[in-house]
Order: sequence, then structure tokens, then C-alpha cells
Amino acid sequence: MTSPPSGSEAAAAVPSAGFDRLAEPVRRWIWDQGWRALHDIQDRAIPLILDGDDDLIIAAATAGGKTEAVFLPLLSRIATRDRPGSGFDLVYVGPLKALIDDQFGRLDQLCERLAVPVHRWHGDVSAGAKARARKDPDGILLITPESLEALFVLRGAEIPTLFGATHGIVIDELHALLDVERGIHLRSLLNRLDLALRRPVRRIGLSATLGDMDLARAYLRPADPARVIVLESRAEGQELRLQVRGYAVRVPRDPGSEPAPDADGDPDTDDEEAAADRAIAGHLAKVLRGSRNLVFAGSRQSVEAVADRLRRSCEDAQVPNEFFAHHANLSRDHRGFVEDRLKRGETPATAVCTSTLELGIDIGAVESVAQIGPPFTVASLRQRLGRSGRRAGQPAILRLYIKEKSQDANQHILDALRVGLVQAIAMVDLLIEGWCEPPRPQALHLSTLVHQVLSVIAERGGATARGLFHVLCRTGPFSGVDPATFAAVLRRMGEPDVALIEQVSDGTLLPGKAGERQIEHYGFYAVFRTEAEYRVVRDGQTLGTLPVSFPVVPEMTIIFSGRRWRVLDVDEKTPTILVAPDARGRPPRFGGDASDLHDTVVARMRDVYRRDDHPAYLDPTARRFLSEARATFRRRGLAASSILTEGGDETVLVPWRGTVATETLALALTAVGLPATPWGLAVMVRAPEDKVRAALGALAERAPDPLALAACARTLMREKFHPFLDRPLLERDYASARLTVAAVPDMATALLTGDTRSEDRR
DNA sequence: GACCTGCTGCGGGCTG
Repeated sequence: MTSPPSGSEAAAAVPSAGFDRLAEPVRRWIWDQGWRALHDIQDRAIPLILDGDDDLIIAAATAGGKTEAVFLPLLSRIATRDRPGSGFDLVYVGPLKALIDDQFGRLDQLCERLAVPVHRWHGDVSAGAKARARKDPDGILLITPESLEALFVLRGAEIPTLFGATHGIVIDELHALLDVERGIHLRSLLNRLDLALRRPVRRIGLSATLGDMDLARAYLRPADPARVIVLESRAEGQELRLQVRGYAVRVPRDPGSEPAPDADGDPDTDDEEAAADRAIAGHLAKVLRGSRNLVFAGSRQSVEAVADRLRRSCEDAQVPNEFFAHHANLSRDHRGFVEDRLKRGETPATAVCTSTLELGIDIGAVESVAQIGPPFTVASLRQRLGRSGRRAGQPAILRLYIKEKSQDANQHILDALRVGLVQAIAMVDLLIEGWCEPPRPQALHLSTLVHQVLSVIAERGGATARGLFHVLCRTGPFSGVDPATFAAVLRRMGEPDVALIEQVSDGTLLPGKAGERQIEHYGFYAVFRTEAEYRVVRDGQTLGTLPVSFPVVPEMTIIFSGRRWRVLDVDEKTPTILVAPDARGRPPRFGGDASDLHDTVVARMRDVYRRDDHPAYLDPTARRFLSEARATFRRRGLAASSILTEGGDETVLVPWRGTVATETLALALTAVGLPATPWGLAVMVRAPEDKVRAALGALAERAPDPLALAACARTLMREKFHPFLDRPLLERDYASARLTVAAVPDMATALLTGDTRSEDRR
């Protein structure tokens, strides 16, 4: 048993097996926090971290105490270290600067007790603080993947000194860093760290939403996934209150008549969709006013429109505004203001936001979460839901608002199937079951490979082709790249018109002219692509940014930051847009890419169509939509056959697979001369049914050649370093990332035989 | 037909 330190008036922590094993100053800190007990996950993590050196994944809900679960025992080990000051003892990698600042605040006072320094290292940290950390590396380093990259490029020779003492590297929000470019980047850096130190450094991943633990293990330690220990928190059965609300968008009966302008001169009330938007905003205003909430609106354009409507609803009610827009194009000042107001909790506040408020940063507990439109992924829905009901005894509240077109004789089959509502129901089902999307690990990631080739050359002051292959492909995350493909990438990088690298007489590869320009520019350290933007300025104050792809001219009116503006001037040189307040405005388009639906989600959607029950969480309109969707499903015979004829010359296929497989099927048909376009769940083929059936018959026999399909693809350049690759390499990269040719024969067979067995086996 | 994330070195001007 442990007694509280004398003088402490904090509530006594309940001693437990884990607690008793922590170092004395760490226990003292816990007493002072007034904690009554350690979380289950913390208690279980302590012996694992103290007694072993195995890699570890800790999966627990947002605010489940994951950070403390790893840092309390890790710091207990440091407290008894024998050689302080010979390098950073621990490294924490966080995907957001704001997250690092949050964690710094939490760790700093604990570490002060232990005389363990904590260093922040990201783009907003002063050069002086970084210089001090470099001169005397010790304690804990909190860093972003990009700043770690910068250390390799600029201080390659110092890596063994800086990290010589490091015995653990904690990766926060692991789910956000799986098979995306940034995750591959970080895995490459971790592998390069192990190689530079000539020993593996223990890796500890933290996450609330991992879809597949075996894949997560393989991502954390590709060389030895079996030894990665997974610690999952036992769910505490929190109450979830859920509602799905349907809203009808009326299709104009008489398309010839001009709609009457709205009384307040509101230009966006002229379309029928605006009536549904008004109804949604009206409900949000009614149920959210006076409390603290998050409204995920789906796109930045929709955030602006909804925030504007809710602000005006406050004006109409003559109460102070409590609804604020929050997305990545709004200024840091404005975002900070919204986050502070949510966090302080003194006045009511609702943020209408995009995924900016989905990850990690602490905005305190909110009472409810709303989602407008179906979610993009189950993982993101779970992450969003985790923002509400974080106080003990409080339920998590989720409201989903779904718009569907009202029924009409000429309605398109996909509208009549009410895909948005059915997608929302399928995702809520899967959320409740605890499923979420796993990563797809087969992509080659050639763009990121180009980046890492340059980075390793910079780190080491030159490298051989053999050495690069060893670091990046044999032991690193580019394991899908074979020697021939790797050689083709290097050859391409060395071509005179590309000039990223050049070879000197002894075979060493050095940066070429263009390569030097890349490496020397500070934009090099991030592997993801970004778009050019205007600054939006009012009276010398920056409100935020707009993509240059959005056409802006003087006198046009826009909604931005939830308010209405007139454009005074556009300066292409700086590039800046000057605005002044106005009574009118439309939300701008920000652009963006579509997301992929996973096979499991689509399989579940088909189950929803085939069932008869109505989930209790549907409101009357949503219930009606679901009945209509099922009626369409049966009337069109989709229960028995997934081949439909629309008019004489168009055939619609519904393969009931995710986006990648559906797009692969469309390309496979296009490649054999039948022009096919993927459209949501369906593939629209401009050919009569008998021809389509004949083509499917051939596809059922043999999987198509992926490179032949990639040759038919429209956009091959998707990532930052793609412009340096040639067409054959781009096609190979596309085939690896965006095609599943092996699934084509099964899809074709199922379509032809009307085999409607559910694929929903996970 | 979506979202998000990140960044160094150096020089000039100012303050104490």
C-alpha cells in the first residue's frame, strides 16, 4: 500500500497493482491530481511498459487516458535512468501542432517534478528553442512527422547523437497515419531511425479508431507484427442517443417557371434545396441553442451556408450569436476564438465544422454532435461521436440530417434508391457493432518513394542505388516495390529533363539541379500536395483563405467565416482579396476529392434494402424514405438481378461493392470498348444489355490486366511528386492504389448469375 | 463527388 505524501489534500487515489509500481514522484503527481482511480487501460499498460520492450498499440476511446497510460510508466523508467543528457529519452510524434501544444501542457508540469525536460518541436516553435534542444538533447521530444523529416534532411549526421538514448517512440492518432501518404512517410522515418541507431526503437501507437488490429500491427512493425501487443480498453457501455432525420427536397413541377426571389433578397433561396436547408437549420437552431455542440456539415461550402443561416436565426430571434464556422480556410485567430469559447464553456457555443474538429485537440465536452449528410466513413463517424458525452453519466447524442429528392416519375434510379439515407443507416449499424474501415495496404506509393529517395540522399550526403533499395524497400515501407520498378524510378529521377538525382563516377547518387531546388525549399518536408490560395482581408485583418481555383471578381458577394461580404478588389500578385460587409452572399466552392466507400459498407447497404424492419432511430420522414427506397429496390428487381436497362441504350450495373471495386469494373468494361462510368454504387454503361452481358461473360473468365485498365484512367497525377514520374510508372502506381482486378471475375459472375448472397463477412 | 495535416534559414529592422 502507498500512503499519500504528507500535506496532500487531494482525494486519495485507490492503489492498484499498476499504481504501486510507478516511480514515487509519478505516484505523488497522481495523488495531487485528485484522481480516484487509474483507468483500466492505464492499469494494464503499466506492467507491460515497465517490464518489457515490446511494441504496443493502445486502443481506447477519445479522452480514455491513453497518453497517461503510456507516459506514466515511461516516465517512471526515465526517473531511474542512469545517463541523463545523452539524447532524447522518449519521442512523441503527433500529427497536429495543436495536439503537440496540448500534450506539452499536460506533460510539462508532471515532468518538472521529475526534472525531465520536455521539448516541443514544430513549425511554430522558435529557432532558439530548437537550437537549445539540439545542443542538449534530453528528456521528451514532442515532434511532427515533417519536423522529424527536416531533422533527417538538415541534421542527418546528428541523428545518432540526438536519438542515441531513445528507448521509446509514441505515435499518437495512429489511425490518421496508416496507409495515407503521411503515414507511409512516418513509417519510412521510423525505419531510418532504427537503421541509423543500429537497433529497433520500441514503438507505441495510440488510437481510438482502428478497424483491423492485425493490419495495425503490421503497420506499426512490418518486420515483426506478431510481437506487437494490442491493449484494447473494455468498453464502458456508454449510452448513445441517436436520431436520423429525413428532409425532402422538392423537385419543381414546372421547370419553365422562374422561382420568385426571396423576400430578404436572399439569392440562394431560389432553389428547392434551400427549403430543405432552411428546415434543417431551423431544427438545429431550436435544439442546439443555449448549449455546446458540434455540427459536422460535410464540406466547407456547406459549413459556410449553415453557419450563415444559424447566425441569422439568432439575429431574427434578437439574441447574441452562438453559432460559428470552423474549417481549415478560416484564420487561426478565428479558429482559436471558436475553440476557446467551446472549451471555456461559460457561454453557449456551437461550431459548424469540417473534420478540423474531428481529431485529438481538447475542446472539452460537448453536449451533442450533429452530422449533415451521410458520413464519409464509419471511422470518422466514430471519431466525431467521441466528441460528445465525455462527462461521466452523460449520454453521447448524435443527430444525422439526410436530404433526399421527393419522388417523381422521371426520377433517376439512384435518387429513387435513397442512397444517402441507406448509407447513413448502414454506417450507424456498423458503428454500433464496433466496426470501422481497415487500411488497404497494397499501394506502391511511388510519389512518397521519390521524396524519400531525395531525403535519404540528403541525410547521408549521397547514397548508392543498392543502399537506397535496402533502406526504403527491403526494410522500409515501400516493400511492394520490386527491384526493377525501383530501378525504373531511379532512372526516371536521373533523366536530364527531370534532374532530381545524378550519378557520379563511383556510382554514388547525389541530388541533381532540380533535386537540390526541391530539398532546399522548406516546402520539401511535407509529402502531401497543397493548393495555391488567396488571402481574404477585411480592413487589414485576415479572415482566412480561398483557393485560387474559385473565380472571384470585384462586386461579387460571398459568405465567408459565417458572414456576408462584397469583394472590393482582387490582387493577383500578393494574392489577396479585399472584402467589406454586405447583406448578400453565396458560399464559395472550395473543391476537394470524393471519398471511397468500403466493400463492407456497401454490402451492409444491400442488407438494409433487403430487410423489412425500420430502425427505431428514424424520424417519420426518414421512415418514409426507407420504405420508398425498399419499394424501388423490389420494383426494379434488384433483389434478384443487379443488371437494369435504362432506356434502350443504357445499362446500369449495381455490383454492390465499394468504390475501388466499382471503379475497377467500370474501367474493365471501358477497356473492352463499352464506355462505362462509375456513379456511386452503380456503373452506367452506354451499351445495350446483351452486349454488356457478353462482356461480363468474358470478364468472368479472366481478371483483366491492371496496366491495361490504368491506361484508360483519367487522372493519374494525384500526389505531390507524381509530376516527376513518367506514364508507365504513373500507371503502375495507379493500378496498385486504385484497382482491385482480382475482384473482377467474381463481380462479373455475380452480376450474370444474379447471385445475391451477402458479402457482409468481415 | 470531402475533409485534413506541415515547413527552415537568413537577413533586415527594431528595442533595450
